[in-house]
Amino acid sequence: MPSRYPVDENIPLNKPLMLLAVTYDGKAGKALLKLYDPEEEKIYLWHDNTGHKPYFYTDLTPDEIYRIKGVVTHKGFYKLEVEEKYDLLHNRKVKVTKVIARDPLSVGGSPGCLRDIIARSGGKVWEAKIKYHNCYIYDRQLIPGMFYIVTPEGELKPAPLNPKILKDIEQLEKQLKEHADMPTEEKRILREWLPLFETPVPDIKRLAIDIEVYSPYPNRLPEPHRALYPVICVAMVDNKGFKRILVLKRNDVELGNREILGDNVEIKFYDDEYELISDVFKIMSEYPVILTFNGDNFDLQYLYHRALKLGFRMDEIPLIIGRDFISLKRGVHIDLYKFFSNRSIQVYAFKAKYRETTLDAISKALLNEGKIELDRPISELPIYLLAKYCLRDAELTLKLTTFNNNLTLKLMLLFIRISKMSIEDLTRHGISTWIKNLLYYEHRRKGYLIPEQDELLKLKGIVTTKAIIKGKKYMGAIVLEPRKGCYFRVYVLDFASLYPSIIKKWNLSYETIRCPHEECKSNKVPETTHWVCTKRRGLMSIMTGLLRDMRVYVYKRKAKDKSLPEELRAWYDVVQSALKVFINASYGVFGSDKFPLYCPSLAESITAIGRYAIRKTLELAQKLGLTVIYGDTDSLFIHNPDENKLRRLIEIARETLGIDLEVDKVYRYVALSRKKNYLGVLEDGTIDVKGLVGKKRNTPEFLKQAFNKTLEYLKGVQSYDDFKKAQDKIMSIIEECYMKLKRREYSLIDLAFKVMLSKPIEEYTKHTPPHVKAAKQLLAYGEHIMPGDIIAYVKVRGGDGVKPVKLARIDEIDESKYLEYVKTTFEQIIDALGIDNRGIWQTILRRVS
DNA sequence: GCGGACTGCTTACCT
DNA sequence: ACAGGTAAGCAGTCCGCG
Repeated sequence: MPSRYPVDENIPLNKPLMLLAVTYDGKAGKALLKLYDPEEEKIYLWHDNTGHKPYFYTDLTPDEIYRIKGVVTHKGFYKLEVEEKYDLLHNRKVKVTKVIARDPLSVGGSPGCLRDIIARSGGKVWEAKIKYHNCYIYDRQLIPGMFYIVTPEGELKPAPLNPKILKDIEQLEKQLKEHADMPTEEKRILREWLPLFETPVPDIKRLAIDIEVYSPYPNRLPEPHRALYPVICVAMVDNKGFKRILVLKRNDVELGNREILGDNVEIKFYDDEYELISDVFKIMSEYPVILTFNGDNFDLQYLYHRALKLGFRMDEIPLIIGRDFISLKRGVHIDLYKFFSNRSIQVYAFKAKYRETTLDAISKALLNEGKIELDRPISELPIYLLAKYCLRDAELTLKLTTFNNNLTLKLMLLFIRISKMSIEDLTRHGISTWIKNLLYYEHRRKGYLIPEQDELLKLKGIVTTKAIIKGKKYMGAIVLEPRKGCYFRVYVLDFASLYPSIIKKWNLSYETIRCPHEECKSNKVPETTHWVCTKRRGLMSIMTGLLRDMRVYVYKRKAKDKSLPEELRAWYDVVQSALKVFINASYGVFGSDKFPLYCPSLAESITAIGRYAIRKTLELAQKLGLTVIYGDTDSLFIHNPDENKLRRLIEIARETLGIDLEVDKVYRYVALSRKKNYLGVLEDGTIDVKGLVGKKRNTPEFLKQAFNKTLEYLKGVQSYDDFKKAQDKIMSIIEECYMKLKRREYSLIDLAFKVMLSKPIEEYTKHTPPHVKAAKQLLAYGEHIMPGDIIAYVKVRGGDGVKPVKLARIDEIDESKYLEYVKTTFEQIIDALGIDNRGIWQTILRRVS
């Protein structure tokens, strides 16, 4: 059968090849695997040869289905099979009919598809919305990111593990079993998972691409679907030292200076755009992995449509336009914009170091290097400057995957191994899709029917608590009212990954919460009417528990184990942070109505048990005579504790709750002001600032600097007496701020508030906050404004009261507004330090005037 | 018409 | 397309006062 993919007839046999992607080849009607050969640094394409076909399940019997008009005669109908599955929601075996189709669209997605016909005839339908290529991964139990071989008989098999890794795994199993007497099921999963974390990731050969397009309108981005204007520059950079820039010759701009490019760069000029793009395609085709920044929506999209416009035949274009993204016929395409926009990646993998998901912002935060700044539109740049600009973008794109010893690449590979997703899917979806996939894979392996959301919700949708925040679905965590003031020698106790521990300890999973057994109903979740199954281990409980245990007992330790070579330690640190991403989301997804296994009673139970755990511990602490001064969700701040009592508390909490309570840190002193706002200084002088205005990213720079200055003084405070001295210093800092404001000594940039626009301007219908007012002014001025942009504005007298920095003058500044701001910022600190508040402001005002 | 009390929206943060 | 809880600033509304 023909295929649009250049499928390989001669795959090297018995050679370990890493599975990177699985897709569906519609023309051939088969699953297609993309296998990477690290030796030759190329991808081999392999077609399924097992005859696997798309399908779904229904509760109708074959006889009933035969009687429905249009099923057997459907052009995509293949055959029926009766299968026994296990229904987790009702805890029983069920006989279902597997409706097998010839192609995925006949299962679902096309008008008049089999799924719709059967559902309309009153049949229940399961697993009909799973993408076929994922279905193939589950059924073959493939693990993307792992190595496979093709045998001389043409079979695809997991490559044997290297003996050294096998030995390490044995050792690890022993180590883990010491911490938990492990049931067989856990042992099995463990044996399967450990290789994922012990198999090294090759430095996959990859090419980053960036293109520039001519545009007659300086402020308008060329539309990729129309591709009206020529591609004027393409930069390509790989991780083996190759750098090339392809430039279209133009007479309307100057050439500029060749030297700015450096020597190790090849630059090639073209008279003809067709030739240029043809060469781009030629080079691209040689790479197993193509990297772009926003290539799905711009670069590759534009190249594709432009090529068609210039008369390329389809078979001359190495790209494949999918519904949601652009792929390659041979290689895989990773759009880093999508990956770095993933909230879990941003927050847990990169500790929220970048805020805007632009190439410039991410690179500056992670690589310490930004885009080249331009003083005029792309189309007017001198050729060599254009080339340099384009090259820098491609270089940054590549570096985002190579920095820190290929950190990003390694993370991606670990993620696809854990989630069992194709790398092209994984990098384009959020954590809920990853966890969904991981769970579906496990269901299929065990022969569990994957429940439909509506049935799950009918059985487990009950909530019994009321959220504190209006519009939320159930109650969350407790925050204890802090005792305002300053405390020396404060121990912070915290439950190590509280929610995942609860999921593990309480056997929580969508099928075990409110299970069908009468006998389990007495096993109540505190504060709710829910109960938990006592007869069956919960799937999510097993998986989350294992992921957590592996992270805590194995990989966090290995990451710090000085007896291991540094490179290995670094690898284990990547492993533990990859695990963290999954563990951290294991509770939240069940509270999200977009998650296919959305389970409110489960999510609610987790937070309820969390509240129960912290309350019990608080009571216990008080009984022991410990002074708790603050606590949030999973932590208790204890002032000047007796070490024995502390040890006792930890012991009893562990025994009665079964959750690890530990000393997270010890502060030399803590200054508490209000909930989620405090300042703590560790013994070594490190300062922790939480939630205070001086730390927020939207506060003007002048205030942040003044704030940081006070921190410097606070670092040195050792005793109550030191506070007196610090107090004077702080007052002088505030005074200085006031004076400088009055004398207009700050620049507009120093005074700017920088606030993110979270949605399109038109959607701010209920209120017009200051940053939106400023954004509207920019819009009127002709600027491009998009969601995600950060608007820098200052407060001015008259008009809207705000102006974008770009349009404001220093003499318009409304300094009284800024004085207010200085006051509230410092009030938080002053409050916490227990200094008399009113007195201070009076003194300062007197001195300033 | 004005200003204070209040509510609700918005952003950025904490766990 | 993970969750809920909190602070702070400000926009908008309501109501009483005069």
